[in-house]
Amino acid sequence: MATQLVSTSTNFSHFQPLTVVESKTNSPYGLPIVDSCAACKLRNNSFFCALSAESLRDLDEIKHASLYPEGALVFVEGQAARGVYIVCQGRAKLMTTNRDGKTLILKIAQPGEILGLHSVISGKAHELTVETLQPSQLAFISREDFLKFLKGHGDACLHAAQHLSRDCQSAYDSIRSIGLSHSVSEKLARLLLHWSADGRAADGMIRTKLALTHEEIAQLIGSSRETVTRALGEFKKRHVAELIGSTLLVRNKTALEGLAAC
Amino acid sequence: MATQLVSTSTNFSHFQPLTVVESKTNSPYGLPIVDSCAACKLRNNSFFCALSAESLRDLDEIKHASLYPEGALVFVEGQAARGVYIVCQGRAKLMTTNRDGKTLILKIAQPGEILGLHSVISGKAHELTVETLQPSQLAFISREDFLKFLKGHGDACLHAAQHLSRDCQSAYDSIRSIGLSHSVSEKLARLLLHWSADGRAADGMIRTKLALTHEEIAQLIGSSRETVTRALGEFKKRHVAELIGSTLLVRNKTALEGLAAC
DNA sequence: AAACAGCAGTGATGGAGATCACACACCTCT
DNA sequence: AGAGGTGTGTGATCTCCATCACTGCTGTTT
Repeated sequence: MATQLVSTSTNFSHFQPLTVVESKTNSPYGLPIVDSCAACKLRNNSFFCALSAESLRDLDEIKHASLYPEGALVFVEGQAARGVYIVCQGRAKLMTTNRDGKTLILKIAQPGEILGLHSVISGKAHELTVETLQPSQLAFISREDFLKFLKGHGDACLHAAQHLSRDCQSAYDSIRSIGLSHSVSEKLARLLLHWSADGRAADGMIRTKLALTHEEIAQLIGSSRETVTRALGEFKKRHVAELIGSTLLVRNKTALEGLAAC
Repeated sequence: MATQLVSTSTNFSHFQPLTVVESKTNSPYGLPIVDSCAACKLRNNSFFCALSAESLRDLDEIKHASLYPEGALVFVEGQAARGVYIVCQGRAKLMTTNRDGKTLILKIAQPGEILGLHSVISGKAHELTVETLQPSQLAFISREDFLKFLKGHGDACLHAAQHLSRDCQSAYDSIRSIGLSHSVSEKLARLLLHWSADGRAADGMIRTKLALTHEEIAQLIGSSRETVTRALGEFKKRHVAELIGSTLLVRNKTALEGLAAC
C-alpha cells in the first residue's frame, strides 16, 4: 500500500488530486501517517474500522492512503465516482452548491466515515462536493476493488448498508431541521446542541472545539452570514451560548433546548 | 404466506394495523391480490423485485402481504422498527412532523420500494411516518427474518445497499431543493418537472397522473397551502403548467425549466 | 334538501430574514 | 509600516411568504 502526499489545492484549482511526493517517514501537515488499518492506533469502532480481522487485512490490500492539506477538494459534485475515501484522520465538509454559488453544507465527516459510498454503489456521479477542513488523511479505494471487496465479504456489505442508513438518517435530520423550523435561532440552537453533545462539561457549562466560520455555520443551517452573527450575538447577550475563538461554550443548556424546541 | 386485509384506519386512529379478514379470492379496495413474487405480474425491475430466482423464492417464504386502505398509517415516527414493508401496489407518502403539527413530505414511495429499511438496518426507531395515498398492498418482513435473509443472500444485501443509496440521493435532492432555492415558485417548478419526467408527451404538452392536494404539494416543498395555490394560479395564467383534476398538464416545459433554474 | 366536511381561490397584513453597505479587528506578507 | 486578505459586528431596506380570515365549490352523509 502506498502513502501519498497530495499537492496543495486551493479552492477549485484542480479536481483530481495528483501524487507529488512519496513519503513514509516524514509527517507533512503535522499528521502521523498510518499505513495499516490493523496496526492503526486511531482506530475507533465506528463504521468501517470495525470489520473482522480478515476483512480488514483484505481492505489493507486495496486501499491507498493520501494526505490532503486544509481546503483540498476531494471530489466535486457532478464528477464520476472513481471510488470511495475513508477518513482516517481530519475532518471534511460535504456540501452541495447552487447555480448562483450559494452552498449548503450537509455534514461534517469525522474519522471512520466513508465518502462517496452512495455514488460508488449506485454507479451515478457524485452528488456532493467534499472539501477538507483540516489537514487530513484519507484512504482511497477504487470502485472496482471496493465492489469486489463487498461481494466477497458479507460483513463488509452489511457494514456498508449500515453506513448508508446512517447517512440517510442524518440527511433526514437535516431535512427536518431546515424544512420544519420557523426561525434561524431555532436551527442554530439545534446545531449548537448537536455539537455540544460530544463536548466536555465543567461547572454547568459545556465546551466543544470546533473551527468553523460564521459563514460555514450559515451554510450548515441554510441561512446568511449576517443573520448567524446576529443570532449568536443574541445568544451571547442572553448568556445562553457563546463562540470564543474556535471553542463553543454553552452556558445554559436548558435555555438552548427551549430555543431549539419552540 | 398469508394475505391479510388491514382494517380501515383514519388518521392517527391506531398505529399497528391489525388483521381483520382473511381474504385470498376477494378483491377489497379494488386491488388484485398478489401472493407470490415469482408469479407477480406487476413485477418491475426496480429494487427488490429484481432479485435472483433463488433469493426471490426465499423471500416469498418470509413475507406476509397485507392490504391497506387509503390514508392508513403503516408506521409512525418514533415507533420501534418491527420490520420492512415492500410496496407491491399503491403509493404511500413518507413524512416527518414538527412539534406544532407542521409536516413535511419527503417522498412518495412507488411500487417496488422498501419502507423502513434504514431503521431496520440501523436498529433505531423509525424516523419517518408512512401513510398510504391509495389502497395499497404491502409485503411485511419482520426484522429478524429480513436481517437473516440479507446475511444469507449476498445479492440481496447489495440490493439493499443500492436501495439505501437511492434513498440518500433523493434525500440530498430534497435538501438541495428546500435549502438552496430562493422562491416557492422555483421549488414548485422543480417538483412539477420531476413529476412530468415520467409522463406522456403529446403535441408539445406533457400529461402526468397525480392525485395530491395543494396542501400535500405544500408539504412536499416546505411551503404553505395558500402560497402553492397562488403559485399554481400564476403558472396557469402564464400558460406554463396547470393542474386539472388529478392530472398535471405541462404546457411549456422550457419555461418551467427556466423558472426552476433561476 | 340541508348540513357538513374537505378543498381551492383571494385579499390584507406583519414580520423574519436576505441583501447591501459599511466599519473594524486581526492576520500574514512583502 | 503599509497593504491585502479574511472574518466579524451593525444599520437600513425591501421583499417574499406565512398567517388569518373569509368566500365559494365540490361531494357525501343524514
